[in-house]
Amino acid sequence: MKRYDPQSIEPKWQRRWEETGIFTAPDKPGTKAYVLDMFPYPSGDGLHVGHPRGYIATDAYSHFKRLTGHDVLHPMGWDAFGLPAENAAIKKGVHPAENTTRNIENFRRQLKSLGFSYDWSREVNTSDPDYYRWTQWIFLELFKAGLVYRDVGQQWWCPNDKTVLANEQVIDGKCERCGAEVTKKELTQWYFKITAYADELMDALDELDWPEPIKAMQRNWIGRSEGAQVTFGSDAGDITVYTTRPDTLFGATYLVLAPEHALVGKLTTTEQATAVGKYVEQAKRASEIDRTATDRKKTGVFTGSYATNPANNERIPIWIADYVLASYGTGAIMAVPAHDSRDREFAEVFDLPVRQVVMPETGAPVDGEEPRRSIVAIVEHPKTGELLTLDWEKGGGTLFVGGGRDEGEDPEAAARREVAEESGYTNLELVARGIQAKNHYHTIAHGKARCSTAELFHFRLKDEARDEPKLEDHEQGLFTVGWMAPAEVERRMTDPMHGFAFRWFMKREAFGGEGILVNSGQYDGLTSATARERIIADLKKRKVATEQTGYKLRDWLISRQRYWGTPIPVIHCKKCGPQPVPGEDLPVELPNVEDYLPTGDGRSPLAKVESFVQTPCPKCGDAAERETDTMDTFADSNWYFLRYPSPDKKDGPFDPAALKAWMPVDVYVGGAEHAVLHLLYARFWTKALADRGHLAFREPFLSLRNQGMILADDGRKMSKSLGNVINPDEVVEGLGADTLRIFEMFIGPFDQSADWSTQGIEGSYRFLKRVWTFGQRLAEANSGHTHGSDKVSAAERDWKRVASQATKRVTESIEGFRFNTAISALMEALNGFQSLADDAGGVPATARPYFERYLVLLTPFAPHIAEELWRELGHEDSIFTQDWPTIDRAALKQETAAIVVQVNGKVRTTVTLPTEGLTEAAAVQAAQENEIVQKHLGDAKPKQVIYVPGKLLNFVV
RNA sequence: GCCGGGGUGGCGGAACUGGCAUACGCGACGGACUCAAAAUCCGUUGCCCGCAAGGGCUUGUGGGUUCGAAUCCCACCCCCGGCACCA
Repeated sequence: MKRYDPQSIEPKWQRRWEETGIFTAPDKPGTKAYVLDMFPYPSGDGLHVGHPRGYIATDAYSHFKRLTGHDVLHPMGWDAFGLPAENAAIKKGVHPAENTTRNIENFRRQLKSLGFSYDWSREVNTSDPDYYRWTQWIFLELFKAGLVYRDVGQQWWCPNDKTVLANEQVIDGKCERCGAEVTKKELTQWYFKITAYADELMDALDELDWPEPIKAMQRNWIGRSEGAQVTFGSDAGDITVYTTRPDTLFGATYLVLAPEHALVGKLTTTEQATAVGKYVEQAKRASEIDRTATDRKKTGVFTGSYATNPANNERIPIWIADYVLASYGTGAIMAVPAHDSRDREFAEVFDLPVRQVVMPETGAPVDGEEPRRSIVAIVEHPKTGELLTLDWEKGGGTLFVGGGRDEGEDPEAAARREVAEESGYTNLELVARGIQAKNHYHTIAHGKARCSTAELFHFRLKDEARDEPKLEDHEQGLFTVGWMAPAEVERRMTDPMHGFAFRWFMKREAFGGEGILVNSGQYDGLTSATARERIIADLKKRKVATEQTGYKLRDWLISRQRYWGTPIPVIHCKKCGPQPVPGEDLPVELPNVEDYLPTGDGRSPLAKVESFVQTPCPKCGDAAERETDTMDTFADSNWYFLRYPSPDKKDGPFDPAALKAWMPVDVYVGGAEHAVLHLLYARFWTKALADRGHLAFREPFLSLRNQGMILADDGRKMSKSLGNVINPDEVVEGLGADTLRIFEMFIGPFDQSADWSTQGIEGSYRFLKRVWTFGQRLAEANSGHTHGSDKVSAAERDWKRVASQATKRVTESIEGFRFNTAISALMEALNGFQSLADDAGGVPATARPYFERYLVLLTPFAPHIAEELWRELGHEDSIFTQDWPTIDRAALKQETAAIVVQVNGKVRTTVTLPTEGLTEAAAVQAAQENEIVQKHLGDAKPKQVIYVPGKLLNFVV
């Protein structure tokens, strides 16, 4: 018997497959499947074992699709331009072009050693002029569509990489690439107007088969909010604020402007000038990180001026505070401390008034419920800080003092009366009042549906003077009165209204939810939603408000002052302004220069290349200068998937027929780290190109799957500096590509991160060795047996059942991207085959058709061993010419069914009965005859018998 | 804080739509082969009580619905990821 020797069979088949070109995608597919990996940036370090996890999955998926009759486009390419490539080259002292070429060769070699079925004839490289020519072409298309513009502004600047960064590339105030703290720099830069597509980018997400976290991240990033701009009058002129909660307008007790707001100077009174000046100066100096730290205490300063609330003509103070951002909305807000947590925090610090205008409504309204007025009183102990609580015996939980309020009774008097009646305490000091809440509930005492509108009170005990409590009859013995620490109260509080009182008075939280308006004049009693509409409508009539949608999304800044990127195809003419390079002059080639180091003066190294810069204006012909900035790398990766269907197209970026044949991408696989950058930009370009008439679809990736990271065996990220990197080359040399592929699919759920395990991969190797041995034994049984007869022996039926079971489970697992369960199904099937072989005293020749079916199931994951064993079994053709086995439902049937017998829901035993003609009556009879069942049933006659056909029987006694 | 995902043996994890929890693999223990080791093969392996037969407990915690809950509902705790004074 031959030994399993992956080192010899794997390269052999890789060569054969390449020679025969069996994985080449046709130009005119039948039923197509476009299975795409996020193409890598070819780093000098090569692959570590974490990288191929996604590639292994797409490769398995591609094979599965091919074997199920699809034409598959499964391409690979290189995201070769960009900062990391350039930085690596600088560090090594090798020109980026040369370094990149070398890295690509290494990557390609590594990928090929894993036996992937890429169609290498369609390889793309973003740093190739034949490619970036079309990146420039698309830039010009967007330019023509008015989606590209230039603007001066403060830009994020990475002092280490010496280039500007997009908002998305700044993480916690640091450069995403190198981790250096970013600063701001004023520059004129190019932008893509992605905000023009904000709504579509947001709405179309609903239809995509993408992981929920990724969709959530994109929604969050776009950050759409419906609201209104409202104008407040002031001595220094109108102040417009943006709010999403116009229903809380009556609760606005002050305005806040960002320190950078244009009106700050005008609004500041002479008395406040020094304080304001100092604050504004301070805000300017504070770094962005300090300013946006949320755990920081609120700071601010009063301007001395007042504004008029257009809703109620109230005069309210105008403050300046850095918690308001100049860059969002209008740079000014109306502060509603009762209903916004940040405003409430600020109001607590500066002792500004807090006015409730929305009361929470909890519980569900019921027809015929009894309306009621009531009170809730929190009584605080002055020494211990504990709160007076009523602990209700029967499921009432812990409550504060609460009770009804008589017709015409003053709420505060009612509250004091209830405290005295229920606890006996009489000497209370009022801390706060004037807060309301509404609750629909069922009374514990009489079980009636009630709707209670409560006034909430916060008292402090003045002394311990105490009368005898005067409980009503129905309250007797139902609760105990006591003192409880606030933290304990919070944990045990179950009633929503009492909980609200606690959060409002004790935790000093704002109520940010929706509810019913109070303290809002004519709008009292309306719901938040209705009030919003009415208030806006009324203010619109008076021309002091307009509806406004806000977005967090900003336009995409694409200029980079670096060498290694796609040159921006624009010529600056003194007379004609910036002119697009005419299409026939593309590509604007990146000159091959010696000095490509970033300059740090805000200009790209290309500015030093006279021959590149000097060029005539395409419009007037006068001497002009080329744009010297290059494009952000994300521009390159924005459309590469459009190039694969027609990679050699000379007169355009893509061939419409090829796109029609292959696009959109059916399955796209990559890391979750591209949730907002690449995936959002690529969607944007697709939509923009569709609007220019170039594409017939508006979403590039119908279905997206994320692979989880593979961590080192210590649970940390693999990194060179930690010395815990596992190189796939070593694994391939030692155990083989098939073992690596099997292990990475088996290691855990595909989208979750997993720890590498040297012992774990041994298990995968052992599995393949057992497959090998089984195949060899079968080959030795040397049978001419083919499965053609209708008569299947009893033993054969078992073989068939195992194969069918595996087919079902592997098929369903692959379809659901649950590769770990696909592998375990393959392992179980092999175990099943083996025990059948043990029963038969060796691998019988009759096993052949079933094992061959099994090999096809194994092919997507371990193609080399499957192909080799296929050959060993005497086949001349490739296993890839086979059809995926169909799921044979009939063959799945067992001849006997083990029925679980429960007594009162507890499993007691199983009874085994023939499946054929199995009825409930037969099952019940068999169970009742069973000794163990009899023991547990005793003499009792079952009240009820639950029967789940063929599975379970439950006697309820 | 907000949004999203999750919590199951010693470990990675499985369990379709509520129906035998712990599949598959790793590890551990015992055995066969061997002078010995490796490799391979066979067996055991959730926890507790018990010599055993057997019994009890168990899917983060507490409660609920159900004949029956890892799965559904309510409340809470913890972990991971993203966003974060975005009004």
